[in-house]
Amino acid sequence: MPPSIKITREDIITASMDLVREQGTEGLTTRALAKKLNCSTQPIFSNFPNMESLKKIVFDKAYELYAERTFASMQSGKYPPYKASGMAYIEFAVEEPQLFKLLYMRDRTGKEKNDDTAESEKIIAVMRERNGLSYDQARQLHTVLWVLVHGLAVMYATGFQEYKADEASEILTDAYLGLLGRFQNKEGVVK
Amino acid sequence: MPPSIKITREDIITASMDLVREQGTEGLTTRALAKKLNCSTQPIFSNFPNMESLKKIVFDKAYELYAERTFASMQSGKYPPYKASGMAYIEFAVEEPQLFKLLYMRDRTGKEKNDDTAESEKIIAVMRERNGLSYDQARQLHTVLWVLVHGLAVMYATGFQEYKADEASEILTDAYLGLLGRFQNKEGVVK
DNA sequence: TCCTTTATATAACACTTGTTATATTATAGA
DNA sequence: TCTATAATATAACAAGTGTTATATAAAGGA
Repeated sequence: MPPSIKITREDIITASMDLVREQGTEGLTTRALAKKLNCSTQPIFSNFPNMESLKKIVFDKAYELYAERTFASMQSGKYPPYKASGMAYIEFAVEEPQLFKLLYMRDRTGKEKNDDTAESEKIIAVMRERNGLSYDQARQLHTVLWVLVHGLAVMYATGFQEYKADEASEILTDAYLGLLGRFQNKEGVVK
Repeated sequence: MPPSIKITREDIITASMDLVREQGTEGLTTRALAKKLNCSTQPIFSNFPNMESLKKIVFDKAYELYAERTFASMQSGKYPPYKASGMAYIEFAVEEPQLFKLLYMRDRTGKEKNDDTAESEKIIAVMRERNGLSYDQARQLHTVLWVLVHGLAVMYATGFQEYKADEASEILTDAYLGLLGRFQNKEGVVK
């Protein structure tokens, strides 16, 4: 019989997540991981074929975490559902900046573009109906808000701006209502 | 007398810029640089004390390039000056994605935050006067537009969205006019 | 008690990085 | 023509990476 297991697969994944949180993807190395686990590098390679596969798992775990947060935010009732999803994105960037970078600031040239067109179409449809907008107007509204959310999230994740809970919310509201007004009342402001 | 100089300081800087453009900051290594210059790694170290100092110069050069583009864009008259600066930022992200990442997607936690508060105040003042806004309204308008510009730029630089010249311009215009309408006509759209 | 099994540790490998010590070698002045 | 100079080239170093070969050792069954 072999000695009992000291380092589990889950231990390694947990330590990897912590390491990425603390130092970013770059910090996830065999030696650093072993040090955090108080063991040699060997258990890593008996649990995973190579570092790349472990990194993929960390990536998936990060996305899972983000999805959970979004779900929780939409359930909480703190914001209306659409806004809740945007705020969850922003708060994820604030509280898990390294995981946010991993998921949403990576290079995607030549990769899949918008994976959530179906989801977008649903949102656009709801917007149209609720506010009496044309398809293009609703799509534009959705795009602007999504760009704002993404822009804010990146700013916070990189420390370019300091996060203030109300600021983000207010920006989104102002933009939403402003655009809505513009679309619903074409002759509003000409200048 | 020594042999004549084959590799100049400028050669090295130029090759470094090309390397960063092609492969990002990570790609700027001694060997890769030597290969591009068709020489050994030695000329690098007789022109620069170490790689870090060369990287600093590349960083400054990238900013210089960005500043030139902004200036040119504002001179061109293609857009009004304020919008021109935003579009220049976006176009820089599109055409020099790696340089954009170096300048504006790096980590700034614990670093200087907004270096251009003076510039911002000037813009806000002009906005107030021209559109009859309160200070807070003008600041908010400026913030929203800046976040939009940054968000779009990051999306294009990472390949998250494909750049369409009109799209960015339209988004900015809609947001600008929408917010302006909201601020100038408080009771515009309530719901 | 001993033996088989295998989780872990140790040590080494091949490779990449920045940097430096040493060797070449081209050039103009003597 | 020879020589001092310094710009390059070659080669090596130390440190860090992923990965693997070998050694150690713990734990239950024989």
